[in-house]
Amino acid sequence: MINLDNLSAVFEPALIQEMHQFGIGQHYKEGDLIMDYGKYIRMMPIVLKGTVKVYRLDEDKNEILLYYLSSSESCSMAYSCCVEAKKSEVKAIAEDNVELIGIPHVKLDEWLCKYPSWKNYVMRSFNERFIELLKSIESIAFHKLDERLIAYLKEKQRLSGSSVIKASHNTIADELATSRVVISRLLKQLENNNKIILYRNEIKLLSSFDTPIK
Amino acid sequence: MINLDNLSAVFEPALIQEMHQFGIGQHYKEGDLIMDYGKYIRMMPIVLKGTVKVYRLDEDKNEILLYYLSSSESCSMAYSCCVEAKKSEVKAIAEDNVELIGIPHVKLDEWLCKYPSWKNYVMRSFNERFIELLKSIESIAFHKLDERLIAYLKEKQRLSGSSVIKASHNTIADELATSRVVISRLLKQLENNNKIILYRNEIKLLSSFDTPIK
DNA sequence: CTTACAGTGTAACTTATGTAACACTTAAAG
DNA sequence: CTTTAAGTGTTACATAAGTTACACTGTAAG
Repeated sequence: MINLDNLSAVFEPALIQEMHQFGIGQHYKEGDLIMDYGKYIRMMPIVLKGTVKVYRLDEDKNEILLYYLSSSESCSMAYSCCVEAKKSEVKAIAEDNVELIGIPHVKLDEWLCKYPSWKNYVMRSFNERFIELLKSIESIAFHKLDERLIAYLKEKQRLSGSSVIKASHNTIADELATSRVVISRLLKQLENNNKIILYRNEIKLLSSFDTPIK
Repeated sequence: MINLDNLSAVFEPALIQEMHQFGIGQHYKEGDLIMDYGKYIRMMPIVLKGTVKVYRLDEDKNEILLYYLSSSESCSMAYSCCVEAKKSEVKAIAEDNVELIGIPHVKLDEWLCKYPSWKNYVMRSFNERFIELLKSIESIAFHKLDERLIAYLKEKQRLSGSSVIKASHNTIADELATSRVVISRLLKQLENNNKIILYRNEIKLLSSFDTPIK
């Protein structure tokens, strides 16, 4: 049975009950493709455990990381797609082991009127996703790559709870939509400034990493 | 009385009736500030006439154009802000003379359950705004300024229905979050390639503007 | 052990964009 | 008419980022 303890603070008991009844539990391993560009979305996912990366792809196969979803968060783009029976505009990949519950689209509407906590959750999700996208735009439009890289590493640190980031330069380059050489260059700069130490497939953030002195 | 003819194809008569009763009509002139960053949002606006520009501002007062709203469209960010009683993350300015109807936030919820057409409209709006933001991200992250400028001019052309764009280089630079010199440079290139003709405060798009040959 | 490959370091170069400076023109305001 | 400000054209230069190329090092597979 699915463990919905994370959600019991958010939703009323009767709704949790219904979620147990109608929700579909799903498990993904690190790197698994949860949702792909162009696929129809039939249920709205709520993350119970782990972290999900959400990407945008353009016509030329360029891709860029939009945001992360972690526990009790949900991709509200899925919601509106679902209700409208639209294809997905994004791709989602499991960052680590991920557990999520899928809410069938028939229930989405029903609950909206039936459970105030559901309506509030959905609206809060919409708002949070909008803000994440705006932050993305801000970051790409106004911040240089070095700042974006630092923000990226900090976000990884926050989500994993560890100061050792496991990622190749190539992966980072893809997620920030740039090239490997550029990332290597910037990381080396950070290492020379004693902000980080580089290993193969690993980046260790030093205590001086947090100090904003550039 | 407010003219809701534009909306009668979208909403059922009973809802139009309620809109007349509870909606608040508003008029703005070109350049008027409709919504500012940090202000509380108390009603959800639906554009009836004219075009609204929606901007994002960051901490350092940099701003960038996110998208346009035209007839019968709505900023769904306002919706979720409204329901959640959050402050606005964006700024909205009238591109020309704008007529809009504001729906008080108490009605938003009520109608969601009462009128299917309202729920569908709201969901469609959410989806459209998400897609606009994704297009923005795509544009900024993957396209060079010259392409973005061309897309910008085409959008202006589409919205105004005229091949003569009224805008100073400065304004364009602000909306694309770059500097005037750069825009002047790129526009001059386009003129040299016989794509456009430049006048003071006006840009005339020639027929060859549409041909994709760069 | 040997081979193949992914990951990394680094140099040299190109290009897009940002920035500062200045001249000139047109429109608006006095 | 004179003055001022806004809009534009253009040059010269600085810098961030993209690109190509190649060497080197671990790691995994055979």
